Amino acid sequence: MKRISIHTLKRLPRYHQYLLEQQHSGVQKVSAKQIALALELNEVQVRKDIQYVTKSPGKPKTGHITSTLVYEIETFLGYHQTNHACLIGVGHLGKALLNYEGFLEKGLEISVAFDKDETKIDQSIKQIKVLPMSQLRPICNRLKIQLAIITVPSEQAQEVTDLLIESGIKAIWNFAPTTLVVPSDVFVYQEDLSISFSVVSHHLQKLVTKGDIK
Amino acid sequence: MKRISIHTLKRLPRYHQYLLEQQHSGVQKVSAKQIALALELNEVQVRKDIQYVTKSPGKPKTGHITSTLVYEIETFLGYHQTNHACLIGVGHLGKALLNYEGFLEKGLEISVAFDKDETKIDQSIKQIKVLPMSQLRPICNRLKIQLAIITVPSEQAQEVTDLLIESGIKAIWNFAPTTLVVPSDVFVYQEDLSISFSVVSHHLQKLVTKGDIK
DNA sequence: TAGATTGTTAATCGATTAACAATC
DNA sequence: TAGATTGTTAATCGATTAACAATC
Repeated sequence: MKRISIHTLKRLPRYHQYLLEQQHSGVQKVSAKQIALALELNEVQVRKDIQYVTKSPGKPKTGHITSTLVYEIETFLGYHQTNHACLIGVGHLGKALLNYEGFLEKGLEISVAFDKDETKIDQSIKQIKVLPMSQLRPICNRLKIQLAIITVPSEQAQEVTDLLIESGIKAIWNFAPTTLVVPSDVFVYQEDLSISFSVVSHHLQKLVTKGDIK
Repeated sequence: MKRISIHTLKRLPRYHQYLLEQQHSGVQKVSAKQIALALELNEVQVRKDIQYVTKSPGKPKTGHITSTLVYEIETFLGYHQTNHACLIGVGHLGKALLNYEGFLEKGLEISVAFDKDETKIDQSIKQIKVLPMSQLRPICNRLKIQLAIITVPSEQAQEVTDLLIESGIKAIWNFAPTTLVVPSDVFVYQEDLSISFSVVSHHLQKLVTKGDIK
């Protein structure tokens, strides 16, 4: 099977979200056209994306069974198995993520947090213990944690990453605005809020120079 | 001039970050090759991206002047003019953004926050006042705010958006995991942490099914 | 049956990469 | 000068969209 593109992968959660809404409103069948219309996408694109994840084909004239499609997307994205993660860096952003309710239903459970600031140690946030950095390796090993979320300042991100790799982590969700150096078998997803803002900023910049804004 | 692609736009802040680091280490000249190597990108791609933003061409054999390039990227991305923004929804994520130091040097100043929870009103976070929703329209008008950051729960996001549009907002940075309906002259940047996580999750899912992880 | 929707094959579009000539 | 690096033109690659045949 052809390798899925990152574009398709990022659209699937949007389909999922839309389908859930529909399901809750009692809509039992849904067509690619409907989805495309709601999310402002191309109809054929939606169909192709759906064909990646589903074994049960849609029926001409009726479309897809909402619940089946929801379930298949969830399975494909891995929502049905729980990923235990650790979070490093209990600052404001770290705390926000620890408090975020929506992750559980997507299969993300943050099991433990680490921080080098001693005043934060042994606090609990939403039942999640904050431990000292010295515990990272043994705890990750014992709990067989594969995923780490990095919310430390940029300067410390690489250092933390090295420690994580030693501890057997296989995937990193990095919120620090810096490029991490990792071995090829470790997956890094770079979440960079300042990169996102730059896109917004450039757009506003254009408005100003065009005189679009008074 | 050809319209810049979102891909280029998202790479520029990474160049900027790398160039700043180099500048601070006293590196005065930098080549596209160097940047490409450091950020694991294609050399020609870096060169093309740079050509979008710079008027002063690089010199063969020496490359680009670090400081000039930094400055030109900043100008292009709009870091040199301050964008005043309002933030709606002072939950954990909202607070994290209000506390984030890095935005100022990218030209983002969150001037005011709003929340419908009365217990949060009149608090100040980093000198930023939290006001009731009823103040949104008059304040945005008076301060001529063009940018809004939405950190309310999904269910409230569209309602808030409608109010923002009435208040003259021209760009929205949306952290709620829902597709907003807006007029065509309003720019929406969708920041969706659960979409990001889905990419990570699917990757872990693959590892498991491949038996890559013991 | 007619029409809506499906899945597939082909065409288009845009971004990345390769090849190359120009120049400091 | 030779070689590194530039910018540009052409080739490749991949994603999106259009056209169409199949089917409920």
